[in-house]
Amino acid sequence: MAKIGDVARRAGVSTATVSRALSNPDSVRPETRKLVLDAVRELGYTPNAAARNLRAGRSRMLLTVVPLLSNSFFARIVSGIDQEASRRGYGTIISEESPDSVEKQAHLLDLAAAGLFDGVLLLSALMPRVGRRSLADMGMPLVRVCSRREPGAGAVLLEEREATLIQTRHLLGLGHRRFMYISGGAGNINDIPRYEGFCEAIAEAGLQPDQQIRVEGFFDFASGTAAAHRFLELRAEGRAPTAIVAVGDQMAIACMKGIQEAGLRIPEDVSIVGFDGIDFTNYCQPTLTTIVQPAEDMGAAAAGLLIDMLQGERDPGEIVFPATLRVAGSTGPAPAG
Amino acid sequence: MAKIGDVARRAGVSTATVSRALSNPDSVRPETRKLVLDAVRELGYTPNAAARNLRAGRSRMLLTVVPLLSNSFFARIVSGIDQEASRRGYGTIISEESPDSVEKQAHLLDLAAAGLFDGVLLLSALMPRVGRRSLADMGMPLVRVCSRREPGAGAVLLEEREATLIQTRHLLGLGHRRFMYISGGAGNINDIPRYEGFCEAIAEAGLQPDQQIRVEGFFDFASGTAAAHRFLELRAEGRAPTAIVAVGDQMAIACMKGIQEAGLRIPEDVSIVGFDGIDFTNYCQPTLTTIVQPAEDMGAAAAGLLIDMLQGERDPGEIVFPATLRVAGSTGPAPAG
DNA sequence: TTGAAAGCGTTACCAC
DNA sequence: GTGGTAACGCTTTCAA
Repeated sequence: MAKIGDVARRAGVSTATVSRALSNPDSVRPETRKLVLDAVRELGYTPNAAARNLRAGRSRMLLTVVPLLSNSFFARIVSGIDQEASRRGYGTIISEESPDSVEKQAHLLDLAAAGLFDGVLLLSALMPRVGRRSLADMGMPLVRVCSRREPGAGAVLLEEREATLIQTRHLLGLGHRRFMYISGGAGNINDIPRYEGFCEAIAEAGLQPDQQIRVEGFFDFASGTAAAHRFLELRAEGRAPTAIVAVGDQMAIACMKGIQEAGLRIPEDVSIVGFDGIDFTNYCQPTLTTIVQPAEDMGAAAAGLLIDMLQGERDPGEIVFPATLRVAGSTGPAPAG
Repeated sequence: MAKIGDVARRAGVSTATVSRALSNPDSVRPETRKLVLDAVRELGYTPNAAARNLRAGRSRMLLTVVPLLSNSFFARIVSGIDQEASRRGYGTIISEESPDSVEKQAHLLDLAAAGLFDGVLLLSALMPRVGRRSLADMGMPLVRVCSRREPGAGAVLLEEREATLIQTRHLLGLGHRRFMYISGGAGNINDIPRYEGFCEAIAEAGLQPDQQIRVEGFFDFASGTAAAHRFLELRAEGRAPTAIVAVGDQMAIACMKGIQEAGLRIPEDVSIVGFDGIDFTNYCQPTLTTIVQPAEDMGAAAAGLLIDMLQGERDPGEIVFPATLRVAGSTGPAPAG
């Protein structure tokens, strides 16, 4: 592997000049520059990252912590991050969250302390932590995606409250008056504004938010199945809702399936809206009306914000994306009666 | 940030001793070790990665190149890789493939030349390359996952041929005699053994492989929709198959949907089998009979193999996983007539 | 068993 | 505009 000294020798200049010619081309004479660049090309020279990082005190690497990679919503965010980071000369280290594995979190903190990455993108509200040490405490520049903003950190958010407001208004507009809300978990940070939006829409229509049914979910298929069971119980008792608001597509899709298996039709008997806009919403039966989050864009924006922060060009700010409703086959007029 | 010198001073020993106490504990006296470890703890010391990498000439980082992260099959492999890598003290750098972006591939080669990672996991048959330079040429240790083995590289594979053999036999056993095969693209490296398996099963049953219909796909939803259209055309001509073998779940699911929208029932009118075993196969309507690939396990095995190779403990070998068929609702007896 | 010191490859400061 | 050189933080050889 060619080193800077080899290039210098070949170009007949000093290592200092090679370094300058590469990192700040305007600071050397055009002829010298050409000499250096030719030598670089001929030798296929690339500066050693470790040496450069050691000297510069930074790594041009970002860490992305993701709750669950197999959830395609998160995967799409990561995709956007990778794209933007790569475009701006940064690499992306990835780590799947593991709230239960102290070992893995410790490994992460070690990597941070070791200076392996310059900043962190957190795709959840959790904070990698071991004992009282956490990434934030270490002064690591941080951008959260799709969760709460915290002091000193950047954030990329969706208009969460607006989103459920739109979802619910859509159903109200179709004449629905009895609702089931499948949450993202009582403690979930995103669920707070989402539930607010839901309640606000309900109240607008002159209904009582606390008389609607709320079921706790965790964004996974199983939660949707469980919600379907609850729905069927309610139906047996003669007090089933006619519309379901789910704050995650996977929950919505599993719920649809559970309901259909009991012989009910969607949207004739029940309407349901999802949240996220994953690809499968277009390929389930019926297609799912859902809130579309521009996942790739949000990822790219987050990476861009973080890199700006690292380069001192931007203070940790907040970027908010609008929520849009994509109306599809799973919602229809409330059944008569 | 505490450095090794700070620890040495605090422990009253030399930096050399600190280094030894940490990397090779048995080489220092127990009392000394305790002294050092206490100092480390008190100062919250972590060795600087750049300095260590520079000295050691390696980075304890792996690069994973993935074709499409939003495909949950790939995402699950990455998840397995991350898990195993992290367990063994390695970090994972991720990069989404971009055959068309020379820039991104160049960036990747630069990172490699810069020594940012010690080895590469390739989740596709493509090889990052710019002109005549490629990762393989640079002598980068390599493990391919789910694609062809190449000289000098390791590989983690599924019994591809066996997989389609099982798929197709299952349908033959249900009485089907006319098939449509949705491929992964004529040039796709995995499609070759898969199509062989299909043909072999067909031939076993005394049928003509070349009289079955083959449709080219690219593992995405759109391919499945296109295949459905083709199916409906054939049906209009009165020569529709009764069973469909798709070598990807997304294609299978989109195809099911296209067929159902034309008013046909699955599996009563047509049976269909998928390939991969993504979560959605359990939540589509009907559930999809499919080949289950143990994606997380394959990812973990690949990372393990690569790390063994890096540590000189294993030659680049081949690990083959068995394919299993998960029978679900999308396959049934061939329609009479 | 421990310490001193060289060296990993780069960058940036200070002279010229 | 360019070259010499110290320094980044660590590991490892060589001596003691």
